[in-house]
Amino acid sequence: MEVRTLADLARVAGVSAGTVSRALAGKSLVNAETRERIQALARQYGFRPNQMASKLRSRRTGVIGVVIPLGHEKRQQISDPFFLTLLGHLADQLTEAGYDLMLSRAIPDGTTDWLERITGSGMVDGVLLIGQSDQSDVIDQVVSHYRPLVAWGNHREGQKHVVVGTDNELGGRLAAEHLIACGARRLAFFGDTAGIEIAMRLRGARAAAEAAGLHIKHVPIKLADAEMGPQLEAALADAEADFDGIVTASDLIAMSALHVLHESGRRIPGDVQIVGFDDLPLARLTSPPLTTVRQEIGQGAKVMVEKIRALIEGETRHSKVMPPTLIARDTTRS
Amino acid sequence: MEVRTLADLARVAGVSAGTVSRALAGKSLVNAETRERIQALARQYGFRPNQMASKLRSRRTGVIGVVIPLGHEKRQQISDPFFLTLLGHLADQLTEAGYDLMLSRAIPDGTTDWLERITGSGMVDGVLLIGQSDQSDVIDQVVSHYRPLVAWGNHREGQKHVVVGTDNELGGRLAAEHLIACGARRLAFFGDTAGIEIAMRLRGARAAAEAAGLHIKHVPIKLADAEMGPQLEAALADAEADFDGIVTASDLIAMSALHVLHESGRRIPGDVQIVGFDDLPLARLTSPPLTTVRQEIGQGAKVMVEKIRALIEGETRHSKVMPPTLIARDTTRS
DNA sequence: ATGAAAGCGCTAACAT
DNA sequence: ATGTTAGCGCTTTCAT
Repeated sequence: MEVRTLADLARVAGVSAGTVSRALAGKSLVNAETRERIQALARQYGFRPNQMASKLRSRRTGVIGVVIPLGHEKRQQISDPFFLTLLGHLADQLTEAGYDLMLSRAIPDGTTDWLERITGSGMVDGVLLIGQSDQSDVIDQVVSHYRPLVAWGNHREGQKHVVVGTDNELGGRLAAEHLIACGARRLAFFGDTAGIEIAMRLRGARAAAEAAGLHIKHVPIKLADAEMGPQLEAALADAEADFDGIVTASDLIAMSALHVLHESGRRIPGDVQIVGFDDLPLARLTSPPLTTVRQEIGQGAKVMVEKIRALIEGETRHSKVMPPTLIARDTTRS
Repeated sequence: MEVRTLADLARVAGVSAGTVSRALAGKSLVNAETRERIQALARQYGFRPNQMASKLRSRRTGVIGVVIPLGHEKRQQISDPFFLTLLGHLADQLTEAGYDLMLSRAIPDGTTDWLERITGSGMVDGVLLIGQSDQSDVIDQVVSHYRPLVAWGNHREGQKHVVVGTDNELGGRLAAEHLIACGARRLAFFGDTAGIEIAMRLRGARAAAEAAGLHIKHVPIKLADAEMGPQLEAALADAEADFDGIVTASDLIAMSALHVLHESGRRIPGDVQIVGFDDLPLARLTSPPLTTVRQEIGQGAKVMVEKIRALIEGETRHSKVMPPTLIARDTTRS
């Protein structure tokens, strides 16, 4: 006899479907003995309750949607290791909290559709956004009627949705100040500022430069990894581009830049100093080890999950901006 | 008036729920005009059919489960960038194929339970395993009654489940042969062989060494990234460990080893030559750029998705073993 | 081309 | 402590 449904198992056990449901859910109002018996039977027949039915009925899915907005950069592939690292940490935290994780790439289209397709599907209890791209307004619009949503990224004053992230402006400032303190004078910032996070880092770096009476040149590098090398080569080959200090928008860019600079025979940090952003585990493995601005990724993931759980429970939560720290390694002097 | 269900929208549109269902599904047997009207209405009210209900009724979920078995290494965090890279590619391919992706970490427990919890839940149409760890037998057992499952990893003769992966033994051999051809004589293999993939790489490397009348020392490095440095330092500080050629189980280990060797003042490839495994995008960015054995990750993801789709359709598929290629960069001579 | 009716497999409120 | 009943919101015959 095939046991595929609660009713089947109920028949085998000689009880009602309701009792089986309660027994399998480990509810207290069932006789301990019958509960054991039913659970044993379930194991024996390899029976597991159909989740779709359960979720439909109980109106909670136990699933959190994790969305990566591919935003401004039309890249197919999820490339930046930062996002993948954050994803890894989120997976850990969500698993620990008993949630399943449904991953979606999304390509923003100017409307709220890319997001509402997920929030409105009844498939998830809440949504975590890995990065806001340039969609802060769209997200604000969506949270006006869909509360359980938390984004990683930059916090902007007056923003409606809950954000967890780093103080990017401060991070940019720390990077530039460190470079200046280490003697750099001809500064550059490498990174595409279409995403708000990067734009704020540039702003911070620029502020630091101006405070020191210096100029910082913005070189927008698109993140399509294969083509990143050529872009950097072009930027660095430029005759006027005789930088001696580079702030980068990410460790990934910093690593690429390091590579290109090495190839062109420049010494680091002797000729050029460079500061990354993120402090990925890999940052300490470059040679020389990368000076970088650390974002607390693991901690951030933890906070995001705590907040989404609270929001799902109907509580209120606010954004959290975490201070970055400058990790001085060996791509800068001193 | 709130429109939350098909029935609501049906009332607004003055038709029956059945018609709305057909219209929204774009079925042909509904008058083109009413279809448009209903779709417009749905947009206007921001209505989206509840997926749980839809899936329950139609008995297909449109979701593929992607499982990372944390296997032999009890690590909490999904650490190796190789897995995250593969995951990124799978996300792309699945999205393209119209599937959602449900991500689960799983900690094998000696039974089939960790896997059947997912296959048996009715939540996914099929399962993709990112790595087999040491669970090949367990997986075989599960596919005896659950067909739509494809794993990334090493293929073993007589194995029941469909696997896509690299010829690891050949990869290991290529690495060692290259090292020997470049003049290395005191060989080591860095990596933990609890996972079958790594064990096969070691076997290949060993075969190449023996064919050349050489010995290769196996140094099992656990992948807990923070502690990887100390392990490597210990291994390399060992007085007898005067290696001049190292085959590593992954680019990640290679990068760490590179770092430690640099720190201890050894020249690469002058004093020690080293070969990675994977050819992650990052491999070309190390200094010197890493010689490594390339696995076709993007291609592999594509194949995995093709196979899982076919299996879901009830077709038959077999394993695919892809040949690795040695990418000679600058951590080896010549 | 559309409507009516019957579930998909489960949970929870209400009885007992 | 257990059984009975009534849906969750949708899709899909079966009629018309």
